[in-house]
Amino acid sequence: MRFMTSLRFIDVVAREGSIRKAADKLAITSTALNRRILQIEEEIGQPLFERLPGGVRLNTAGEIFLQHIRSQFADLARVQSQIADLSGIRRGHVRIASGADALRRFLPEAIASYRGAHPAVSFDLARCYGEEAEARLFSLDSDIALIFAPIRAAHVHVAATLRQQIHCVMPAGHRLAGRDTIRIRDLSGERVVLPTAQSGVRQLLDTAFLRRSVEPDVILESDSFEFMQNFLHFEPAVLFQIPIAINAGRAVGGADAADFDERLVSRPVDMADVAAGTLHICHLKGRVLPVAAAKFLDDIITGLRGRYSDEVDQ
Amino acid sequence: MRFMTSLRFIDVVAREGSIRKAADKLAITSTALNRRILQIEEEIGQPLFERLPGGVRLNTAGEIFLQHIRSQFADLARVQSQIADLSGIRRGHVRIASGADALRRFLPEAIASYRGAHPAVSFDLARCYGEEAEARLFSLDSDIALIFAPIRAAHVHVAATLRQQIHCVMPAGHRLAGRDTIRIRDLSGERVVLPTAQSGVRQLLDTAFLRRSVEPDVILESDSFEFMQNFLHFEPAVLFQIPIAINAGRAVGGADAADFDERLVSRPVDMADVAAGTLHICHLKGRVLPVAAAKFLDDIITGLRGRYSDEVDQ
DNA sequence: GCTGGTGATGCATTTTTTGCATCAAGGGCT
DNA sequence: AGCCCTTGATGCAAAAAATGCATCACCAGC
Repeated sequence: MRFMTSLRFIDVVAREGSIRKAADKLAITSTALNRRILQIEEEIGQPLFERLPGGVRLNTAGEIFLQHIRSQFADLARVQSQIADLSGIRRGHVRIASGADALRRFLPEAIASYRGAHPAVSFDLARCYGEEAEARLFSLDSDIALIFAPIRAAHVHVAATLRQQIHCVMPAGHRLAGRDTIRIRDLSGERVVLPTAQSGVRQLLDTAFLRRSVEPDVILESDSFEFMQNFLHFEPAVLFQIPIAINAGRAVGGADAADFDERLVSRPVDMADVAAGTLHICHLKGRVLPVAAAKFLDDIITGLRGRYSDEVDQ
Repeated sequence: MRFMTSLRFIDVVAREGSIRKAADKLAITSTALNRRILQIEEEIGQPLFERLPGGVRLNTAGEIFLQHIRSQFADLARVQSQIADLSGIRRGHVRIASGADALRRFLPEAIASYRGAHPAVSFDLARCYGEEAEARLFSLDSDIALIFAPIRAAHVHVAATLRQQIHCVMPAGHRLAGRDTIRIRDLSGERVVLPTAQSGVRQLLDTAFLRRSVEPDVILESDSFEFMQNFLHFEPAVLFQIPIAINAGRAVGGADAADFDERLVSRPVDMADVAAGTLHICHLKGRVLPVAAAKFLDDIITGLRGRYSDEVDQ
């Protein structure tokens, strides 16, 4: 889009904090970039950047304008998607921000299934945690966010929620593997592997341990479920996940969980100890999503409703 | 705004229905304009116009895209207004669509008062009727509409309403001038002057005449209240208006109505005969208005609330 | 005071846009 | 049917705009 070039440049300069760095990234000279920015500032009638010795920074006017630029780009993407839809083929690009939970099993299957129906739609997945995901929605870097944590910002619209009970995952021979449900006090002194402090699972667990005054033996912390799960094959310990991270959408722990590691078992934590967390499926409030993103959002919500009928709301 | 030029061109071509006519209006050659349009169509990947022997017409994709363009312009105006506000002076441009009622007394006073506080804000007033006003909001040609008629479209947000009883205006010596209120049956065979069929006042009257089976002697129809009012000095008749069209905001018909023609009197129609109509003060749903427009909207609503406290809602 | 970074600016070059002349196509009119 | 007028599209040269190079001025940290 030729007519958007100058605006895209401003976005890059704002992100890089330096005209020269941005010029490198954009494969033009700093001269040309500098002049484009000066020209736009002149047209606006006010400077958009503060000139600092080490580069540039947006001033208040610049921040307002950048927000406008980003919303223009997002809206343009929506329009293009909508126009492409007219010719029958659905084109487009869907940008998702997701926590580590949903991107393990659920999203790969969901995206592959959607692409099966609409091969001209491409995806972009950014893995991030609650607050960051909300920020990505706001800066229009992502269209859809799947957040397993409370929603903080008012500008986020929650299209659906999925209640998920935390499960313990452990080797099949673990002493707790026989239980139907796990109580928090069972984990006292037990070797556990915890997700990173930013994750919603961890926050629920921390609360539960504190409330029950239980101190497990934390031998490992990681932000990678895959790593932690594989680790269990070498040292027996208890790891925590939510169902959606274990199986794409099927009931958890049963024999039908074919894609779940067979040498591991998963058991729910007793609801009396840890409240079920909530996976929020959201987008920016007031924004009209591109066709591709809107339909994908519909798809995953109906998909989840089919599998977890009771736990899906809104 | 240099970077919006091509987009503005598309808007003009769509309105003119011809590249050559649009080129004349834009003071460039049709060649240049034609190429700009071809270029954008290429970037979009699809034609936006159908080429007809007599000119061009938007196709579906073009309509979607044009709507996007207009919303970009409206949002840019909002951003500029907001940025200008940062430097203390409120700049901006407020575009109002209003029926003939509100533009007589109320709007001139309201706009003058607002400009007294913010001289850098300019105004644009388009006189139009209900449906047309709604269309102007939708095409983003107007920011605010004052409509004395029911709201039809779902995309219109009503910020406030003002109930207004229809009044009869007549020469001071008229045989009905002595009444406190006028009944519809009093008008049977009476010489009356009616507003144009599109106006909200007329629609209420038509209903009332029909329901009461009253047939007045319609000697004149016009869409200009000013003309009709002056006409009464030459031939006695009854004319219909709502209070806001008679006085800027004061109570109607009393001695305090200094700006109302002294040789005329106004008397309310009995509420049993004609229900009070509603003046809707609205803007496009989901749209963030420019600072200037938003504040002006606030001002007129609070202004009306101060004068017609009981009849203002929302 | 030196060094390494920043953004701004004058001038020549390249790229893009514009305008003129012209073409091809379709509808309305005689 | 045939003419006429208007429409959008296109080749080519001129005008305008954007770009790149070299350089300046500025500031922070050492």
